[in-house]
Amino acid sequence: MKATTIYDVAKEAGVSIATVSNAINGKGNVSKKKRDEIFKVMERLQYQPSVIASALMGKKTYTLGLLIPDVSNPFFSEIARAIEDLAHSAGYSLIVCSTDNRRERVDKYLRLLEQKSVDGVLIGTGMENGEALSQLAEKSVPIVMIARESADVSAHCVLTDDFKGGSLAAEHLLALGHSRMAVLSEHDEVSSSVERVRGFRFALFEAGIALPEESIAICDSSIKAGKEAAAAWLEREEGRPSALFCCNDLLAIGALQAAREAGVRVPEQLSIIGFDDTILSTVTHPALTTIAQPMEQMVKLAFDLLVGGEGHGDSSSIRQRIVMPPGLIVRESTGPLEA
Amino acid sequence: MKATTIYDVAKEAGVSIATVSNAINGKGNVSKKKRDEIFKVMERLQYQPSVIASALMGKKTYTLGLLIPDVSNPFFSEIARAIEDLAHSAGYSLIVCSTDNRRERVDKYLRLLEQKSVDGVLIGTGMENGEALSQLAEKSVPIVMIARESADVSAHCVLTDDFKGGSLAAEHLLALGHSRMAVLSEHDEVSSSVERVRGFRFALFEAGIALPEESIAICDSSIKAGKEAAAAWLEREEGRPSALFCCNDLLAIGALQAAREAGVRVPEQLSIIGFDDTILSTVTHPALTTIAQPMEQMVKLAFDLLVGGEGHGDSSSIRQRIVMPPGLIVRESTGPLEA
DNA sequence: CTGAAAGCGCTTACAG
DNA sequence: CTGAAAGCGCTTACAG
Repeated sequence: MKATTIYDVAKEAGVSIATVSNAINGKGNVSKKKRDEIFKVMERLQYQPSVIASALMGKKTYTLGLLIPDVSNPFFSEIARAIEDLAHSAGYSLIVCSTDNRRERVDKYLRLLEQKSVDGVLIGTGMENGEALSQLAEKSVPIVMIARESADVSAHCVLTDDFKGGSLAAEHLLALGHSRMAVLSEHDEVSSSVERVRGFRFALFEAGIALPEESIAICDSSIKAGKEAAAAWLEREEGRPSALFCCNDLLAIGALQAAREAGVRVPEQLSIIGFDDTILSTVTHPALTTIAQPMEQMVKLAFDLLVGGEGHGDSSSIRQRIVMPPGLIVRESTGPLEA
Repeated sequence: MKATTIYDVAKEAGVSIATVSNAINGKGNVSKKKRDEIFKVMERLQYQPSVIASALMGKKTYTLGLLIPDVSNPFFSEIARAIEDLAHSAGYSLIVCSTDNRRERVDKYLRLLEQKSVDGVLIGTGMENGEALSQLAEKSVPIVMIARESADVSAHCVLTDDFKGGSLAAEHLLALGHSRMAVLSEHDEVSSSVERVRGFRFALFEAGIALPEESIAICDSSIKAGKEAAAAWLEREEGRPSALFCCNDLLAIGALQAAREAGVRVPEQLSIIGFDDTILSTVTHPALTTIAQPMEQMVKLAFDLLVGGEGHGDSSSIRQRIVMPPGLIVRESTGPLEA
């Protein structure tokens, strides 16, 4: 069955398609009588205006793109859900794009989104410095970075103060008496991870403790990778760290598992602190001490910047960089250094 | 900067737009020489054909919709990721829609997807019996149900044998010597949950054990709900169950937490079994025994039915109902009944 | 207050 | 092998 078009409605209602269009969009004064008649016909015919056709006339597509490393990673799926809800209430749909932080995927997705004329794209993935992004920006597609920083493109960004988050973690561990620490980090294209480590390191430095390069393990962002990296440290006879800072909860959970397998008690013999405060951190035993990002607020701000900002016309408005404070969530995986 | 169109390319290459279109789509023999020239120009101008315009001419939009209860629920985010990957390799993008199993959300999303002329929709959510669905089906938008059953609409469906999954759980518990059991179920609009409970019950019945209605708690699908429902049972002085079957991992985790707070040891004093085998079940301590759905395969089948099936023309092809076998994953949360 | 007409960026017969 | 023209379903000035 072919979809009913504006022509069918016009014919049934005995008016021109222009009048139907005006009635729908509340433009150019249609008499109440005709309007009611038109709406009745639309109802009867189950008429749904084609977004495709109106988009072609320069109207919006009411579709947004979201680039994240991986929807199946709880941190990002929580972000996706929050964005989806805002988008939905504003009448938009969300195309979700998992990039695995890989350049080719980022570029391919960005081009797809461009071809589909999305009204804007939210970027929460690393590897953002491809040419596809600049190309998008040139065509004045609104772009907002979320939880990530963009070096090259002049897009708004909303992010957590990752440096501060790292410091928070360090201060917590320091206060518990730890001094031999190690960190599980993500790869250095992930700007947020880099900042977290920098912040952690700086706080240690201020406390007079050096964190040598070899105490920082670079891992993929997965439980498995965290487990392997942590296991390597726990096997050591001497110089075994008493506390581990993990750049995200996945890594921290891996460390937790490594500790259990190695027979190392957490937090008595080893403190572990994560980052992101995902649902995972509430579910482990011991529950994970972690650094929380103010997710809801970040998402709200990013969304408003993306969609509300369209009113400004082109991208001439000043670039904003909004930094939100992280928070320490103390649970059970950290404790005082044993005597 | 305005986007470059097919006209710009045609002018630059000194040909008509029809020839450019033919070159791009590999139709109607364009001479190699012109084709090369055209591609060179497209490259130089960074030309990206508009999906919008070609969709209006009756071509595909290369966009698919996915309805699930909640992307931030690990089971569904894992499904979303698997589908996204298949879609992506086939050149499609995925609009993710979290419905919370609420009728209004389902209907609103379905209408949105219809207006956007998606090429198909995958439905993994309950409440599928709204009129918006039938309306979609009437307009011959391909629909495939995944991990859910549809009573009314004649869409293909790919699902786990939930009845069998419930039986598997029961048999496992029975084998361990349990006889006082209780279940945490989802609401009865969720067809998969209903089947799981039926299967569980039937296996008990075959073993000569009755499962009274009052041993089945109906919960929202969340850790919190599971925790509360489980706590209610654990508080009892007498008739406390020695084993709990939970219709999904979230509920099982809630039960785990309730047990810990009540000082009930798992699995020594209480066995708990979940469903779905999400990442969460690997992360708890004790790790969760659970029933796994063959997710990758289900997703693959559903996707092929949705997209591959388009070749058949209209929806005349016979309705398929593919049922996949679940599997028992024994971990640490179940054990023999204490003497 | 209402309608005829042009146009958005493509694709598709149909001539040549 | 190539191009002129019609048309997809809308919106938007512009007349009346």
